[in-house]
Amino acid sequence: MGRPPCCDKDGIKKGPWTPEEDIILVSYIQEHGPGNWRSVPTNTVGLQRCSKSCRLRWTNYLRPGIKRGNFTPHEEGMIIHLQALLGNKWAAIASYLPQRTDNDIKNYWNTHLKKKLKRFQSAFQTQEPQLPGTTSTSSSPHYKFGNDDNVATQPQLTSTCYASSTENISRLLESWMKCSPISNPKHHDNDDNNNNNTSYHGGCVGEQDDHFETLMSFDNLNDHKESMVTTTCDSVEEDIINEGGNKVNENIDSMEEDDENNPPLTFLEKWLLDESTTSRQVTEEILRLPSMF
DNA sequence: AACCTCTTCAACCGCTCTCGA
DNA sequence: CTCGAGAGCGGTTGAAGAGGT
Repeated sequence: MGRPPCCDKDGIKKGPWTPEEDIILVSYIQEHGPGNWRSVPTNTVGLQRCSKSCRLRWTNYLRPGIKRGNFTPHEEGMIIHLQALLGNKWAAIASYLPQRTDNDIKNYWNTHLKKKLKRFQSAFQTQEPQLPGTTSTSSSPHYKFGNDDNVATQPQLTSTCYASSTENISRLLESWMKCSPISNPKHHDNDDNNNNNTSYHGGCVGEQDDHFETLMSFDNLNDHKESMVTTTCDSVEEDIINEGGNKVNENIDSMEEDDENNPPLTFLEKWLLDESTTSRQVTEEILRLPSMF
């Protein structure tokens, strides 16, 4: 039924990765570096995966510096705002949250934020009378919503637990990161910063694995993380405007500006995190948003 | 306890983009 | 300029677990 799979060959394994496969892949990348994915299946023994699967596994799960689960309020705000600005350009959005993968952000958006925003929109539309000089369409935030009708449940933040062999993988990664400068996947172009700081954060495999977290932590990480996470929306918007709406994944330095200008997102974040906020506050704050929203 | 429904997210798929020959 | 291979992206799927009846 449907389209033939890209790797529909005998001997090509699909489905969830095992810890053993992870170790093989990490070992290979430790030796050769990420990239040239085509050669990964042929040059590894016991890894019966297609190149795409290997790349995906690495970029979304095994790559050092990935933070999983427990999105912070700032991260949520960033995602919401960037999604409103960029649409479903998950890779572009992920470039502003280097610790998060595009897949993770996409999933989080689809399972949590979209529902939250829909509740937000409902509250906004049902409780707030029209303000003078506005229309319902012009005053509403231009967030896009899916057709989800089941929005009653409160989202839960869960961290993904992982199979047993993460310590082995972490050791491999640890030694690799100690010996070689990282070359990260291309779509996180701003990781040039990371290369300088060697600032990666662990936690790739869930909260339970404190050992992994410890192994993968580096001193400068938190500074870098803070600078990314507290990036103001204004600076992001400037990027987008300056670059004519093209993918905006460069110039991280410019993102380290102050966040004291009371960006328009602040209130939305507040509302999303504290749904007891009154709809009037929501309305007033949304109306102050720049026209491009 | 058993069954059903819903939610989550890792992984897959096909399309598009990029780049070298 | 054209073509092909490889890489990247965004949409979608489905297994597994949680929660409800």
